[in-house]
Amino acid sequence: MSEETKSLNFIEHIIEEDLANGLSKDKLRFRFPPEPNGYLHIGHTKAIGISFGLGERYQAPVNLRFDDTNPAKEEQEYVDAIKRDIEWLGYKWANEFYSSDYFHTLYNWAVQLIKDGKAYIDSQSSEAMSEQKGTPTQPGVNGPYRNRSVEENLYLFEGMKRGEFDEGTHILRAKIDMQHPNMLMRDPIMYRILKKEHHRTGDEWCIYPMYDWTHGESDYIEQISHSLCSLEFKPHRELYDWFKDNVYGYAAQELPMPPKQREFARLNLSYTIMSKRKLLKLVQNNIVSGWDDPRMPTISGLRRRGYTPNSIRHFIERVGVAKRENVIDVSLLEFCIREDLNKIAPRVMAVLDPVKLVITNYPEDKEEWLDAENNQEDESAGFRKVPFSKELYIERADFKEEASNKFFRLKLGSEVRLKNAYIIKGESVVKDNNGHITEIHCTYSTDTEKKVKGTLHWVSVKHAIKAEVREYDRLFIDEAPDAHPEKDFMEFINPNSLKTIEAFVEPSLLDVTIGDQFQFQRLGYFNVDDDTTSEHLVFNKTVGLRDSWAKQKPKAQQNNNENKPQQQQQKRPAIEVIKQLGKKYTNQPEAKQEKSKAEILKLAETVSYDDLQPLFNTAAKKVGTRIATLITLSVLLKNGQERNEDINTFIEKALDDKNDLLVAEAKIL
RNA sequence: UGGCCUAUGGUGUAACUGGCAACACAUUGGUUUUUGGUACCAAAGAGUCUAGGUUCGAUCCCUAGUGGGCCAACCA
Repeated sequence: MSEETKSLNFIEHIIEEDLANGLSKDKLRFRFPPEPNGYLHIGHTKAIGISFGLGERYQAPVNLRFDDTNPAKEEQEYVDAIKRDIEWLGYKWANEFYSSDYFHTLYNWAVQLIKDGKAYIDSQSSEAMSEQKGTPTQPGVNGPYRNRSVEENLYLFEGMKRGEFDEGTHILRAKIDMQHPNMLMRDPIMYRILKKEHHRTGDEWCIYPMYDWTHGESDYIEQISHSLCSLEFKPHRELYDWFKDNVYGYAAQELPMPPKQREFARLNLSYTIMSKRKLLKLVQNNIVSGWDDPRMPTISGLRRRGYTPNSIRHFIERVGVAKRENVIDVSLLEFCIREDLNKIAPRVMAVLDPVKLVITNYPEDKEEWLDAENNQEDESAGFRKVPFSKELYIERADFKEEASNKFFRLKLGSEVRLKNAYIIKGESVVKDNNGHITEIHCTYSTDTEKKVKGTLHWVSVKHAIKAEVREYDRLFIDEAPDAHPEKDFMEFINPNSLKTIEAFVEPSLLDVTIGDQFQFQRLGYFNVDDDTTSEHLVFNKTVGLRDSWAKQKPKAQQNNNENKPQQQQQKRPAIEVIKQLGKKYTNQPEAKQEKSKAEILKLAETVSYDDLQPLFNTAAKKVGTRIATLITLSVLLKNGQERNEDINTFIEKALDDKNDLLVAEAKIL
């Protein structure tokens, strides 16, 4: 198990430290706590990978706990989908739990808190309460019901539970501190009245506990050692701990271990969105065909698209775990799926954009069944037969009447190999009235030992089977569709994310089952879609092959999204940029220095003396920063800044320096 | 007019927790190849946001600044 010391992420460091400090290894216990209000997506796989991965690493149990405290949003359908997805990823949970299992315990503890004067019933409107709550920059004030007697609180809480009050009339709040700098600590709500049927408890309850109250205590009840969640819950930790500390006294005997919450940065993928709410909108507005549309970043979408559990797990490993905001490039995901499929997907031939190829010296009625290797990466995959005849389909893009010798494919007068078959030579073309090529004529030679530069895939016209191929592009045209405060993410939907193609495939594919995966040679990886019937084959393009030829040609279509870095630079104050340029200045070659200097001169125009003044104290050894300061100063002086004592001493000190560049700049002044 | 988190190549994560930065993806060359795929080799790319401090020495510790993120749902 323990190979060379693999580097640990910060969570593993924490666990190792806890272990070193005496936590027994058999006390380790984790959990994955989804709310059953939507489908799991690629972002969740990070959380799943972390907690279940830790479980595997330390051989500790991992609970699957559905955080089902809001009957208005949650459904059994989602529970089932979530379980299916986690299983599919290959993870095993120790226990399947529900927060709703703990409603009674939670209720009893809440009563205890009331008795201890740590919770009270508030009976105001939500507007009134939110007003008293203050803002992040302003403290809140106490509400009029804050000091109700224990008896009254108890009486009302019981009434709430019995259904004697309407929704919105009373709530239970923890009594903490309305002036607390953390808004979550300003008497957070613990229970609200919700007269809704719950997918598990039915109509047993009409009050439901809130997240903060439920989640932490559920961890505690399950004796979770490390409760891991994403960064936006960091401010909740203080409340998590408050509840935990206060409840601990009620149950320390049976439940000795208080859990520990730690937070990591969630996964973001470029050109996609991760919010369940927004994904739901795509489904509801029929932008996609459903939660499992192959364009969706949901696990079910990825599965249908042809992603394998293996590839996703590798992806999550490579993405790493840390606490800073991150955006993962989709190319990493694509790399992971190619890596996996390359090893396991059988190769076949399919033509997506056909043009007819006639082999003029091949007998009219002849047909041959040639051997084709199923997968050169896997010897055990064996061979199959593919039919060859006089008329074939090849890709339109594989032919040009004439082209430079960087074009390895078929052109008139030169030779190319047909994969698994013969060598052919382009002879002539047949065109329609519009000059559109309808047929390519060629001759073949049986000497297959010949060295030729290109190899084409093909399908025999007579034997070809029709198939529908669905080719997908990213769902959004913007790198971060939901990161624009002014614009709705729906504005960035890519209208061309789905392309449906009538393709021809080799006859061996007549006999496939849903989910089968193939490499269409030279094109990419494809799988058999759920929509496939015995008469109608449907393939999804999972991902294309890497294509270093395609990279060479399209220079025309790279236009729009090259403005991110510039924006960032604009946002930084000029003086900050100058400092940075200065720091590197002395390490740069002369030409680059010139450029830096020009940039500093430009930026200096917008710098005020007050911004610059602190830099006069720069340590003597930081020559670059002092040079940048001098350059900036020269601009200020030119623009009418008067010389003063600070300026003069700074210049004098520079004149005294050993560094020639610095002295030179100082002399100018 | 606040609090908390965060800052390492284009991207993501490391750096035995103080000894001059590694791995993966992406990029660019090359070798092999009946997939312009795969595999293999190589190159380029950051001196760790800025300033000050502690130290013989800081990516790592302290302070401040700057940038980014989060926090005012009877959501989770």
